[in-house]
Amino acid sequence: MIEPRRLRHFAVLAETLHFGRAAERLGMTQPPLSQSIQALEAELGAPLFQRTRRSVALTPFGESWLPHVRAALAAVEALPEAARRLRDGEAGRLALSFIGTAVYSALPRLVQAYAARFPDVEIALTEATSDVQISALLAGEGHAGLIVAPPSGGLPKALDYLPLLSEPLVAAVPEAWGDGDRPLAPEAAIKAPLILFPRPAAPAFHDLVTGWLRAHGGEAKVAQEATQMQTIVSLVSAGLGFALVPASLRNLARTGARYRDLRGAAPILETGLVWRRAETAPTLRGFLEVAREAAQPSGVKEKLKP
Amino acid sequence: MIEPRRLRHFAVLAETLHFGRAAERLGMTQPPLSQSIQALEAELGAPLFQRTRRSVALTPFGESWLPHVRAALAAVEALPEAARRLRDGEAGRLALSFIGTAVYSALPRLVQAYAARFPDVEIALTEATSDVQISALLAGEGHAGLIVAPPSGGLPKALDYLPLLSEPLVAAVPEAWGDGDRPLAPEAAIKAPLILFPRPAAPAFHDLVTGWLRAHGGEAKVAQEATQMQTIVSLVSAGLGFALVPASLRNLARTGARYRDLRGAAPILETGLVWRRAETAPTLRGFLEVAREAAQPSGVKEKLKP
DNA sequence: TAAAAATACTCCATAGGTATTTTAT
DNA sequence: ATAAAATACCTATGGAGTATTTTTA
Repeated sequence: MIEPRRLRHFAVLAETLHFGRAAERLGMTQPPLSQSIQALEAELGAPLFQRTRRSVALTPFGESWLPHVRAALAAVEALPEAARRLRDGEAGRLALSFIGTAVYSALPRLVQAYAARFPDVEIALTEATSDVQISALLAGEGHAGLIVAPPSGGLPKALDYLPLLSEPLVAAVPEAWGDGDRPLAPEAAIKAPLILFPRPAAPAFHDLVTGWLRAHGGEAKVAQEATQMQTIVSLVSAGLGFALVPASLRNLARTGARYRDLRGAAPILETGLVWRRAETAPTLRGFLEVAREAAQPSGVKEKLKP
Repeated sequence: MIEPRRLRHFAVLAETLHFGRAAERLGMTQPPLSQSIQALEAELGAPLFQRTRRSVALTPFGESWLPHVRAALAAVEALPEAARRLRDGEAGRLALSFIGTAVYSALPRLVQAYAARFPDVEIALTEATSDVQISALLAGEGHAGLIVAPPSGGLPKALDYLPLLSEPLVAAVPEAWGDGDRPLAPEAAIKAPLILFPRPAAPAFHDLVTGWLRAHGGEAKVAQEATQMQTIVSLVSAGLGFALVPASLRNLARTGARYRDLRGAAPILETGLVWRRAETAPTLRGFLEVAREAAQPSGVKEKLKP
């Protein structure tokens, strides 16, 4: 293998075309440079320079090899800086999973803030339910995930958790119901047909909704199931029933559907970030920094922007 | 600068994930490999591998740096082979100039034969008159040129010459002349309007044509000048006059034009190759080999294929 | 004669070797 | 107890230095 030191000797001499000055630029003296070039020429089996005692010129062979050498040198010389950026999380890849309910709130917020500070990191996004994300993380897949708040102490020891955003649920009701934007009374909600995620697709969210209804003495009358927030709102606007959705869904306007606060104590949906406590990926460290800034308590109930 | 030896250590260890086996594959023993990796990690400021006494694994940082290292190593390792190919004329660039009359004979022949044997050499073609080519070569530009045979001893000492192809001139006459394909008598040619290159554009060829007419006691009646063989034949087919053209032009069929041998001794157009005797470009050496094979005397009057 | 590359030699930094220790399973 | 990496120490190759010679414009 040709040592890059040799290659630099060649590249610099090819620029200066003067052994003395090239040696100076290389921080060495002339004789070892002469020897180095000679050794290189011997190894390649052809002269790279034509020496005429008073001048040095590239041979056509040397001329044609030079761009190859420059490219290889550039690649090698770029390695330390590339390593530094990867080490400091300024470049690389971040694999982030998220629950569907985060699409209009925590996810865009976080991703925008992170991409702004680490523009050269490739972000790989995957939608999944909270428990699927947790299993994946335990299996060593992905770097972090946005999940519904786990029951306290309900997370495996290997994972760490950061609450990011708490938002009340609001009701999405068909416009045909009338009553304008007045808060929806629990008693009215109990009697109405409900549109909801199937429980396996989002157990924590499902339990949050049915728990609230039960707390007001009713049982969920599930008229329709759907696995996408957008679909649920569409079904509401079609008049098939009402739904309880995160307040951030107000950003998803749909003719025929209307968002109304819940009267009394609304259920709170907490979205947070999980990751392997022991994970050493540098991109994750940078992401956690951004996430901790985004998780300021003051921001908990602030108006959300998509 | 990081030595590529180190990089190879890293790359191989990243594959085997076992210091002992990696050292073996690298033709060294385990301890210096350990030290080498440690030195690399110290230089980068972060661990590349996670050692757990019973197993070695890449850290996320190491994992993300690896492709960069592989690319740089590949570039460096490809250099000797690239040099060999450039040195042996198997790759690189060949700058070839040619006269217009070679377009249907010597040029395609040579270029095809050369490209077949040296498919990775980029051929740069430039059309120019013989004297322009000679000046360019003397100025160090280009590698070789196809020119009209120079008067014997008429070439500068610095240049070398190889006759490639001798072909008789034939007459291109308007179909309207009748007389079918019968040879054209000099006496008839003398009286007819002639279409010819302007002398500055092709002095040697011009003199060949006018010399032949003069040898038969006539002077050229130039009805029209044109600088492209194709244009000349077009003008012939338009009935503006006749032209004397290299026999290889028979390959350029044009309705309204007809090619007829010349009666008696036809002027012979010799096309040959010039190059700087001292030129060391490896691609030229390969090209000259091919040219010498293509210049077999047996081929002088053989039927030409475009 | 002078400028510049080549040659001759000397030295030392470091890559790699051998021997041994440490550590986790 | 054993496999595997780390540590300690030694050796020698070769890259770079100094001094000098060669060469040609």
